Amino acid sequence: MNICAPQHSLAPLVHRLACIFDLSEAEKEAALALPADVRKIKAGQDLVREGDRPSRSCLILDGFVCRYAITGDGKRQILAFHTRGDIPDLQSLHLKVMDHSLAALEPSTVAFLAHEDLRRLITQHPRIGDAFWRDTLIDAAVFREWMIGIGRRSAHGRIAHLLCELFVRLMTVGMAEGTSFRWPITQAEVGDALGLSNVHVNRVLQDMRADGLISLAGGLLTIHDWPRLKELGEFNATYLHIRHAMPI
Amino acid sequence: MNICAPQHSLAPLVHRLACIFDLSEAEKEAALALPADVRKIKAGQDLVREGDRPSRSCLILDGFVCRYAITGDGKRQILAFHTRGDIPDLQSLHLKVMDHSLAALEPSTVAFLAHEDLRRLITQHPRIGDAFWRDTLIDAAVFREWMIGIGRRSAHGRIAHLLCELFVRLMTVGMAEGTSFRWPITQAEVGDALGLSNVHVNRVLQDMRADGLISLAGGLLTIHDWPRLKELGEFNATYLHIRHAMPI
DNA sequence: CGCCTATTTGATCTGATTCAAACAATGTGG
DNA sequence: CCACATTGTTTGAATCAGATCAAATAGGCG
Repeated sequence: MNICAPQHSLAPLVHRLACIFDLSEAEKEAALALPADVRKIKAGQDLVREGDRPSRSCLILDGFVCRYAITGDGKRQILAFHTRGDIPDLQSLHLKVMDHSLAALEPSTVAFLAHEDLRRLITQHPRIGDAFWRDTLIDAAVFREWMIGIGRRSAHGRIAHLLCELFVRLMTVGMAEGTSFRWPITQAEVGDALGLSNVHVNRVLQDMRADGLISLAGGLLTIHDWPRLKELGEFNATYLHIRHAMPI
Repeated sequence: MNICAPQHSLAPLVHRLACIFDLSEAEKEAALALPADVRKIKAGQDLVREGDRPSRSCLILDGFVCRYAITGDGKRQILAFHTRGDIPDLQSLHLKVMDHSLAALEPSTVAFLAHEDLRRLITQHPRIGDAFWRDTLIDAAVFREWMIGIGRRSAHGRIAHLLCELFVRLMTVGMAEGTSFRWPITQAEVGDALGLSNVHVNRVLQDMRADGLISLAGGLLTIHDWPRLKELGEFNATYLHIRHAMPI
């Protein structure tokens, strides 16, 4: 039984997996046939919370979500941004207790996939299991890259790197138009992601605009000078482990 | 064919997996029977380098190793510390190109496990595959926790957290005696791991000694006030996802 | 012993934070 | 369709945690 409305197929999942793993047609069909409970999520709403023991994982069909943790003194660290095709809490399939939370940054569409069904799919199609494993490994690679940024790069470098990463990832899922993409992330959220204050994020973004690197207005971000932005952020897409060469 | 010398059984691997996953006796035996090429590694030597496409992974039998990356301007970011029972580059089973390097921090003993053999083991014993997957997910959870530290905690908090984490992890593999454990990590390495300068690490460690939290001399670190150190580092071991409750 | 590496100390500097307040945009209900 | 509330952005000034630079000790080891 697939309770997913027809206009909300799991195509984004298959598209994402195909970006990182070579799936057969039979495997793609099996993935598409996963039962899914599709829901609209309001901005700011938590999908999963630290301490939860979820019995299903969230596939993002549309929108933006983030994973975050709150420190003892109430500061928020955003751990990752996710969008179409991502399953940010796929890990809960093997780690029972959530060690961080998941929230929507804007109104989003999410398909909930029961662990039970995912396990059955993996058993019947071990290569889909490999693809999922690979996906979680790439997730970890992104964490490592952010660690390098937060630990060793300047504020300008960190922000440039984040912009580059999001651009490449959004492009692979068809959410970029040319070098522009929707930007529903506030400056405070960028700060919480990169270990910076919102004030400083603001100043750096203004520098970048003044330098002609980017423009950002009305929720749309445009990259005007990709080579220079890439250099500033020391961005190299290898760690995203995308199978096909980027057109940029 | 097991070319591993008898005194170097793969017991640390089974012990580690048993810490995080419930394995049957048959599965444990199968893991122990993995062919392994055991080598002594000199301090400072790289085991794997960024850009490599390894055909085997490294199981640490004894010693300390770290994963690290070098930024464009030559700074080093240490991404993780690993010791007995860890397979720091298990990910290379599914991610062909290494996006960071792996080096020994002190003379270490390492068993190289061919991907081919690992894959065969996983196919024959899918639950061992699940255990490995779980291990890589915990690896990612550790990265996330470090991100929180680097992004949002003070230098004192970060260092306290690192000490707590290493203590718990070393304890689970029998490398701690009471609240003491061997500490072959230089202050510069701590700095590279936590995004701090060696000078500042030194000052913080001195504060901690003066406060009676720890002592550190002759490569031995002793925790004198676990509750206070834990509080200072906001340490909560949940993210390590260890199956059995800690005796502390 | 002498070399090399690690730790320690002091002085100075700076990127980024914090605090505070103005300003712009966006949405909501009457 | 406007008034108001809310949330996000921008600006300025003061401050600070931690970096950097430089040089002195202290270990460890062949």
